[in-house]
Amino acid sequence: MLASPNEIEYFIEVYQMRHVSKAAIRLGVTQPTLTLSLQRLEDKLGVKLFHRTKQGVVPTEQGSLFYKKSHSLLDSWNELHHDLDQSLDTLHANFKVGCHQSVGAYTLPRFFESLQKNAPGIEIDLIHDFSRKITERVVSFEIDLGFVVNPVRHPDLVLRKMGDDRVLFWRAKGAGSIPKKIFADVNLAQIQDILGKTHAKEFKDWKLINTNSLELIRTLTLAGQGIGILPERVAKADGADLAPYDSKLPIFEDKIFVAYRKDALSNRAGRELVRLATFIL
Amino acid sequence: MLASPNEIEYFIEVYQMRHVSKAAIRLGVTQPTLTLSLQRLEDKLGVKLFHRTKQGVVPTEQGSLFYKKSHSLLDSWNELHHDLDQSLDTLHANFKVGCHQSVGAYTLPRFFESLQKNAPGIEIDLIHDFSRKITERVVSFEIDLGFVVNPVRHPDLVLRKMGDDRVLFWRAKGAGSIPKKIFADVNLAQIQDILGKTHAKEFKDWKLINTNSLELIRTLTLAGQGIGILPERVAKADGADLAPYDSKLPIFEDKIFVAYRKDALSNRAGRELVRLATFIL
DNA sequence: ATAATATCATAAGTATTTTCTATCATTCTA
DNA sequence: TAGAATGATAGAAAATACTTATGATATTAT
Repeated sequence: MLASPNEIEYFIEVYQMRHVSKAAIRLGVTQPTLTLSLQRLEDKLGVKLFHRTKQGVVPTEQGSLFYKKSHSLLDSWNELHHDLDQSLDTLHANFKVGCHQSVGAYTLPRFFESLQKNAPGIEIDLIHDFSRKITERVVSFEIDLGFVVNPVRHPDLVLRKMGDDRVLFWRAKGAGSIPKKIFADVNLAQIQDILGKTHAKEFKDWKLINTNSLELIRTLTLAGQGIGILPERVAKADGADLAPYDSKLPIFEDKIFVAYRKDALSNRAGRELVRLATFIL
Repeated sequence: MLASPNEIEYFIEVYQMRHVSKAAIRLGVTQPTLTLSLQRLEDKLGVKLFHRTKQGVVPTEQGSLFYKKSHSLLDSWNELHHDLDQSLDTLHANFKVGCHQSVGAYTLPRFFESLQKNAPGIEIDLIHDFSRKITERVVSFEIDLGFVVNPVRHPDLVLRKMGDDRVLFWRAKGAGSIPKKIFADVNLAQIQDILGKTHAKEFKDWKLINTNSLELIRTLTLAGQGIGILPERVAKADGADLAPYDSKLPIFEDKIFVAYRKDALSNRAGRELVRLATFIL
């Protein structure tokens, strides 16, 4: 049986005061409480800690040794306590932020810029996945904050709308005749939606080329190698010379949200992270 | 306020198991006990240590931080009790400890080593029997503490899981053709299970040779005299050159527990015995 | 001397803390 | 959609700690 925290605390006070009764007064307990507590402690340790006299108590050799040890225990406890408090309220933190690449393409640059300026102590680990997966991983505490598209509601989640975007067909502005190819990431829900709505006959003898790199789609489309399905913000980024391919073709409306758990990010750094993430567009 | 060693031990188990209820089983307490203990600990520290979900608990950043330091904290707590005065260590007692030989083969060496170091005053009488019998004899106060395999629950028993093992067929690694003999202790429940699952035709003209000495089985198998049914820890002990005979043959999963009566071992020496027995693997 | 005062120890009753039983609400699984 | 598994909560029981009252003995003041 190990010593209890109270027994240690009481012992230390008695050791320093050299009197059971005076220590009792300082500790706000009665003298028998301390006498019994010391007896219990000595019993547990199997050693006498004090010689009792009518002029107070005198530590034995073992008592002095125990004092040294118990004091360092108390010190490391206080240190631990202090570390925990620090970690609660520090702007030096490391968060896991998740988003799909396509979302990251137009949120992350400004997000990092804003972080750098307003909270340079906050560090970010990026995690990429489909928006639906990102949302799930936020729910399961795996990711702290996510930039997600058209998320489904969840009772534990806070969803803050950041902005809109539109996913549609693009072509190079100056290009003459364009090869009959479509570049797209067919794993995205939005792309599926668009392809589903598009009547097959319109693109009967076109080739669908799949890639999960939006950057590549953009480059190939800009080069006039075909048409690409892209979010508007990606297509228009850096003043790229892309134009909608055909205004009659379907368009998918994207709503972009910041997602995080209700019970997470509640410390100072977390709140700052949320604030900066929410107001970047 | 200083946390109690109990609270820290409870926390560590919950942290490692990621489930309050599963940790409770391992610790031999009820789930509400652990829930309340964690709440107390969080109150004392002033931080949340876990996120609670229906799939278990997830450590917070502070929880992980606390975990890292908790071991050294517990260590220095134990350190308080040691080396105060070796010569005066009055922790002497005599306990009956029971286990099957096969379990003893890999638990007892480290158990005695730990006893020698931490409680040299405790003396042990060993009793060997089948695990089921050991368990019964613990219930009937005949044995103080048992190392047992796959025990059945009993209301008066505390069962603390120590580790796992697997019982399967082994052969000598370098051996060429092996005589068609199987060495096994057919009185063991695990062996019965394995032999039952093994289709007879696979070993149609093999000879089954019964012995209750696992050491003998191991020696004969190593000598290439046949194949042996052994627990993995026995087969692999001392770097023996044994390999599984055939990966398609059945395997029996052993769970090893420390078993003792709820109402026994409640004095200091007894609690020390339990503590040392539980943490040797 | 002797009464007053201070020391720690002990006994018995009380209070607090910890644990258990029973039950709930929620979520995942078959 | 029923059943199993999760953690939370309430109330009773058990274990532990504390207080009051008192004792025994040494020191100090009168």
